[in-house]
Amino acid sequence: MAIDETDRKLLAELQLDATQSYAALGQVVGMSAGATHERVRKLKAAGVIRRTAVEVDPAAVGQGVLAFVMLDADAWMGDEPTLRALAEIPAVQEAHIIAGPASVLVKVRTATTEDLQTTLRALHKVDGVTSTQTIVVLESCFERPPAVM
Amino acid sequence: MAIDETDRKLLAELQLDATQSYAALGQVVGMSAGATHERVRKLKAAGVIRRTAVEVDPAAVGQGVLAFVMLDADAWMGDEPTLRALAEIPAVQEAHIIAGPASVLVKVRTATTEDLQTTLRALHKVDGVTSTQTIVVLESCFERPPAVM
DNA sequence: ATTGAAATCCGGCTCTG
DNA sequence: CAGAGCCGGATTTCAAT
Repeated sequence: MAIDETDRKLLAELQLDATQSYAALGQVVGMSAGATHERVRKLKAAGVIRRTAVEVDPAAVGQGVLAFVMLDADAWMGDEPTLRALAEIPAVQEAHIIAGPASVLVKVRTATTEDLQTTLRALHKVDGVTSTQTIVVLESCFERPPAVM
Repeated sequence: MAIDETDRKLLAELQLDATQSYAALGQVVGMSAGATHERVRKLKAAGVIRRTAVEVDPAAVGQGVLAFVMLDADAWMGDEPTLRALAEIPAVQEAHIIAGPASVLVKVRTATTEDLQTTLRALHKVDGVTSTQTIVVLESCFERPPAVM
């Protein structure tokens, strides 16, 4: 889909606050509410907007500990069963196949460091994983939406 | 704030789809639309729900390249000026102070690997940064909302 | 339950290819 | 001439109290 400057502005606004009315959104880009609605509808239909969701404070829901774990493997980990095994660990929020020394990088959130340990044990049990290297986050300085270019 | 089982269900639903009506949400937790509305209002007021935003496909807006960069520093990087310098680099989406060999871990999204290189150059120029170690993501297997516990 | 606002739908207009 | 995009109003649904 072709994204123009108006779409970018809409996306930037909607990443900050998706609750505002189409009339207010229209103000920002200088269009009517109806036309704005149509733009956003198309962005959703095209998959540019994947979904609209609330952003929850992790600490408030028992996820105060954040860590990144690099997984080394003795085989290719990009296959379905392996990824499903990772997805079945609830603490695992993201999984990325990476270039470089390790094979997979996962982002993990838990309530306590003890739960983190439990998660690491679970990661070790995943087929193909030979070792893990954990980076514990002391403080998240900021997490923000992608700058729409 | 105290979060009960009903709140958790609401949060889980709203993380998947924040566009549904309070009537539909109420169905899930077995409550009236009005009562559901009140619950969600309190969750927002308490900061458990930080905001509601659209989730944009990074590749669709010229952010197809994802990398994690670990920054080594010769001084403490947790100060305001340093963090502001990081925040001013648009490609930097997240910054975390970490335990372990490096000081800071940043998540970076760019359109091309060439832009990634530009970003790395910018990171090197940040005060206190002595070296960087980059992990390029070949494929993101999944990125999902935190499992509300 | 009631009020007010906002999303959604529709017909007509304009500009462009 | 055909198509797409935008506007403005009418309708209905939903949020808010």
